[in-house]
Amino acid sequence: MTLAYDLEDPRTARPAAALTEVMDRLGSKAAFDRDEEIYAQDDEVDYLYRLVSGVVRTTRVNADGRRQVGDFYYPGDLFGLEVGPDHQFSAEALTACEVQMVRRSSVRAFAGDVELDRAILAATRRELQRAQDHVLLLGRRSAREKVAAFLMSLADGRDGDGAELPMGRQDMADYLGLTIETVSRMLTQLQDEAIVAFPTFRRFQITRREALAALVD
Amino acid sequence: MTLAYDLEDPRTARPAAALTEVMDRLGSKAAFDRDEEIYAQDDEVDYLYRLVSGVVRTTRVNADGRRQVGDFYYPGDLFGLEVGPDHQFSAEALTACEVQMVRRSSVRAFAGDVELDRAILAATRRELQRAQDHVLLLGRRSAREKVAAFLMSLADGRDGDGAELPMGRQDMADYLGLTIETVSRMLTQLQDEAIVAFPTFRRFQITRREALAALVD
DNA sequence: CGGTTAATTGAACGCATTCAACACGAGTGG
DNA sequence: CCACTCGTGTTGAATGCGTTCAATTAACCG
Repeated sequence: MTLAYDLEDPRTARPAAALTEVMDRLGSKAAFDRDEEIYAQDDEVDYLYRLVSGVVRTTRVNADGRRQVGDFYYPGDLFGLEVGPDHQFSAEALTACEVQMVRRSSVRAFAGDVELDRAILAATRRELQRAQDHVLLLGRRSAREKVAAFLMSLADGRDGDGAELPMGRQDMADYLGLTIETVSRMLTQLQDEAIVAFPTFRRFQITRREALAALVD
Repeated sequence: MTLAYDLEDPRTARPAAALTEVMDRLGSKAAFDRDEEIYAQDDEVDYLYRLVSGVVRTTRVNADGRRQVGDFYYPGDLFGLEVGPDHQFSAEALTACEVQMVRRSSVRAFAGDVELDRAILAATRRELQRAQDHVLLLGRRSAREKVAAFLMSLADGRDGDGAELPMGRQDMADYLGLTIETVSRMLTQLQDEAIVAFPTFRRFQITRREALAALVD
């Protein structure tokens, strides 16, 4: 018998079947339009969400309007797994998307179900991994390195060197702690050096992977 | 019956008794001198650690020598709870300290123990909260705001407005993604404005809490 | 096609960094 | 007790990176 907490690699793991099943059985599916809010910052934490299709971003806006993007979520990802009674971040549909959601109180009825507890833990660990990676991305890195690392993370896991860029420049900027202009400048810089190519605003191809990798750590 | 994952507030919670007990029973206590390494970056994740006395910092150093401090841990905190097979960060004794440690494989023998699983989850959630707060601290904040927020976090939870500063300026800088000079300048700036006072390098007092709070979100 | 939003580019500014010198404090030995 | 030293922290001046503000261009959608 083993515990999930020291076996799975949370960077690649998907929600365990046990949790997916409970969510499908006790929850409901909802659709959100582009830019629609799924939950708000300071809302009570009440639901668990699994993204079925589309892309979601979590953001936090502070008093003077500065915005921090927490993370981006893709189909299969669990989100809304926040700690504490209220949401620190809000979640918004970046594209039109479908979300499977279930009240936590419903899941709680299955407390003690080992499989289920394990799945929740695994998802929490995945979230922790993301947050730690994000800390490393934000601290003591140049704008060039931040943008390079961001592109790299979008591209790896893909088969070729081409990848979709589902978010706009503003979202990239707010994720990386930069301005939209700086992001744009770094992108053109990387393009000029023939490290990446942008056929359109929302799609890119890595042309010199070693050069890009050299900028990431 | 309730699950830990939506009840405890991880900002204040301590390790559950069940886990503390298992660690004490199956683990051993070790002492570390100031600046001694407890585990290294890229080491296999093998143990769970509970800090008994002293202060610990986790750090990651990348190829070109830039250092990021992950977090600081105080007595009662669990650490080494990292995700994935290898440590992303190393842990070092910031002051001389005592650590209770236990092999994960020993803890694993108790898999299915609901209390224990709950304790591990609670600790992971606490860690997630810290990492998310750290992301918010690093993104789109001025040096002044970062330093203010850091002092604030050290001071709150304390009774009065005085607090210890167990880490040196370099550690603060590497935690905040700043240089040591900038940290120093911000500290003297806050002192000049009579917002905080430093009787010694390692101890400070908040003299105008509202002014400091205004800088933190 | 216009009309609108998103992205890029340019120029000037400012904040944090860099490099360097100096001050302070703790510990040591004369 | 003072002089010396070493580590740590502060301060100063100059540089540079990212920001800000403004204008231009490109994509998208009717």
